[in-house]
Order: sequence, then C-alpha cells, then structure tokens
Amino acid sequence: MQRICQNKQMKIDLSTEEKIKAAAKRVFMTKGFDGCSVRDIAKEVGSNVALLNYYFRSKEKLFELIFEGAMSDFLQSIIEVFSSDLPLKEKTSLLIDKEFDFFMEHPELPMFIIQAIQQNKNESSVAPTFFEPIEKTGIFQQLKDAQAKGEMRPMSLRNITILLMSNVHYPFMSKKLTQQFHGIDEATLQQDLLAHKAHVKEMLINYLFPQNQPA
Amino acid sequence: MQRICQNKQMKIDLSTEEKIKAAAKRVFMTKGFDGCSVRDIAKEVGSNVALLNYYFRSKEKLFELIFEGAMSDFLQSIIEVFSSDLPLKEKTSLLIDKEFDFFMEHPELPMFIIQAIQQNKNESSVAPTFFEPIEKTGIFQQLKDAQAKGEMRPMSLRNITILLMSNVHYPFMSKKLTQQFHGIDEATLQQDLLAHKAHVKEMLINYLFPQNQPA
DNA sequence: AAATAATTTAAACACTTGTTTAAATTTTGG
DNA sequence: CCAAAATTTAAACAAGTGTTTAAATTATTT
Repeated sequence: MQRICQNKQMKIDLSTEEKIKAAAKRVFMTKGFDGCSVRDIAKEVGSNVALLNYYFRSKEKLFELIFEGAMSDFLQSIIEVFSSDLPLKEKTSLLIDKEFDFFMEHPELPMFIIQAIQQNKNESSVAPTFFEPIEKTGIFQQLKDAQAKGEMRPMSLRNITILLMSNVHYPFMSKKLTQQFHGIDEATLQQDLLAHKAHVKEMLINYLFPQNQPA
Repeated sequence: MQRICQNKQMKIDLSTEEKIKAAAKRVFMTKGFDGCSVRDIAKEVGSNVALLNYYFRSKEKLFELIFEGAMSDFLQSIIEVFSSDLPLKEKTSLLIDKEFDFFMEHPELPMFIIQAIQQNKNESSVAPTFFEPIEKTGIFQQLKDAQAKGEMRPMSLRNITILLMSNVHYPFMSKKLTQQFHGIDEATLQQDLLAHKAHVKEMLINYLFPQNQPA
C-alpha cells in the first residue's frame, strides 16, 4: 500500500527524501537529465529504484524539483545584493563579486540552468517567478533613474543582463573546455577565474558607468 | 555482405553518407548526444537505422565525426581573421565581428561544443589540433609584442580567451533562456544580439587596448 | 545478361530505460 | 504488544536503446 508523500507529512522521517534529493541534484548537475538514469540516482542514494518513484512519482517530477531549487538558490543570491541599500554602481560591483563567489561553490549551476531551459518540454515560462522578486527590490527603477541622471550608460535591461551573465556565467560553463584547451589543472583554472573576476569588474563598471572624462 | 565505407571509395554514391551526416548534425545539435536516439536520426534521414551503422559503425563514431566537423568550422572562422595582415586591435575587432556573424548562422554551435567536451568520455585532448593551427598564424607572438609595447593590457592568454569567448559565445548559448526571461520573440532577440555585438566590441577594445589618456 | 559487389531493408538481438506491482520490512499509534 | 500504516525492497513490466544479422534490392562490371 504505497502512498505518495504529499504536503501532509504524518511524522515521516524526511532524511530519506532529502537524501534522494541531494543525490539527484548531484547526478543531474553533473550528467544532465538525459545523461543519467534513475538507477544512477538510486545507486548514488544507495537504495532501490522504486524509492524514487515512491517519493517523487517520476524522474521528470524529481528533476523539476531539483531545477526549481537550483533556480531559487540562484535567485536568492541575486536578491540579497539588489535588496541592499547601495548606489547602483556599488550594487553592480557587489553583484559580480557575490555571483562569482556563489558560482565558485556551485560551478555546475549555470550550465544546469541553461540546459534545463533549453530542453524545456512544456511551454511554462520561468519568467514571472523569476522577475517578480527582482522587480520588488526596486532595482529596475534604480536603473532607470541612474540612466536618466546620466550616471549609467543608456542601454536596455536585456542587453545589460546579457552582458553581465556572459561574463559571470560563461567562465564556469566553460571550465572543462578551458582546461582542455590550455592543458591546465583545476587549481590553475581557479586562479584564472579569480583574475577574470577582477578584469570583469573593472571592465564592466567602466563600461556601464562611464566617467564624464575628468579634468 | 556489408562493408564499411573506408577511405577507398569505389565509385560510391556519397549522397546517402552526406545525407546522414547532415541529418545527424541537425539532430545532435538540437538534442545533444544523450538527448536523441539513432532512430531519431534515421527518421530525419528518412531511412533505416542499420544504415547509420553501415556507414559510421556506431552512434559514438558518428557523433565524433560531427563534433570534429563543427570544431573545424569554428576553427576556420578564427584562422581567417588571425591570418589577415592587420594590427592586433583591428584583428580583435574583426574577430568579434566575424565570430558574431558566424554564430548568427550557427547559433547552436557554442553549446554543442561545450556539451561535447563536458561529457567527453575519453581523455583525448582537443588542445593540440586546435591550438597548433592558431599558433601558426603568429597571433600569439603579435599579442606578446603588443603587450610589450604597452599597446595591449598585460593579461594572460587564458584570461583574454575567457573574456572573448564569454562575450561572444554565451549570448548564443543563452538564447532560449533570454527569450524566456524577457518574454521576447526570435526577431527581438536577434536585434538584441546585434546591439550586444556593438557593446562588446566597444567594451572589449577599450579594455584590452586602453588609450594612454589623451591630452 | 549474368555474376559480383554495394547498398538498403526488416527483423531480431541483448540490454537499458522509467515505472509499477506486490511482498517484505520497519515504524507508528492505541 | 499488536494491528495499521509507512517505508523499503526485489522482481517484473512494456517500451526504447544501440547494434547485428541475413535477406532483399540496387548498381556495377565483365
């Protein structure tokens, strides 16, 4: 008599459910949805395949849960910066810093997110759940104001986003490629990423907030 | 009596082999190696599954062929620019232009390459076949010279590479994500990419080749 | 035109896939 | 402690996987 564990948890030991989620996250992150089987995940957990379906109904449902968690983590790291009480220039600088630090600890995340969205079977957009919390921080208004005051280069929100994400996300997505191309080890790459962060910060800040040439 | 088509082609009609390669390229590019079956490809070709193995021995071998072709195409677009007789600054500007134009027509390529390298089963490095032809253009020496003369910002080749690839590759890898996030159609995104190209060119050139502040 | 080789096909192979069933085990509540 | 519920398991399911076999078809050569 199997029952799916719904919202109403009647004194269920969550450790198993959480163990599966953790294992699934590890496997999905490294191998992708198509690149792994439910047995791979079960092996990672150290137990039976049927257990995954007992707790999460299907591989797809489990994946969606992991994906939403990942997106939430990512979103949270952004919100923290945007909610701070700083001028836009400092917020931007801080954002780059925090994002880099975050991805240093979760380097598979950018690739995972893009891949998941790429092969998004359903048509449900992630936009509302993602943009609404950011909107609430007032960052978009702050951006408009800064551009109106001439403090920030006039360019669309979309182009700003692409510029920022390119420089912050890509380096982590291309880790293996970079290592292979240049024949370097993980430690060396780590140093390169730190150097890259410094470059990106200077370059982007200078570009987005051009100084009206000092006398 | 099946024979694998080797180098020695005895008046074989190549159209079938090429048709399979073209179909496989389309399918692999959009769905990835794990995301498709050989029957998907066969369906795209419009013929039997066994034909793929007849011509290419295995799904993996076929994929490697497609991958190498893609890398070759990509490499070629770079070599062309580097081989030109221009100052480094102009070469860099031209490179960004050409790369953007190239990816405008092959937007799946950056993602395809990174994914393929990411889940590279074997340990064989792509570095030599990739770097050697670039080395031969003399671009690395030109770079050293420019840095020695103070024309170019002193930073490692690796960091320059990451910076360039981030800004040129990522926008195409994140097409679907950008569309979903901002709720825009293909045409709008295309315009954004053109705008992004202009931004990237100005930003990178200014950063990599800083002007000793004019009087 | 006949024989030989090359190409294409349908069918089967062994194996893996996600999921389900039903039985076994553990935990819980009275 | 014992029945009822929750959890975990082994086994099976049908469908899909990459690959191979052998027969059928087409093209080539003499």
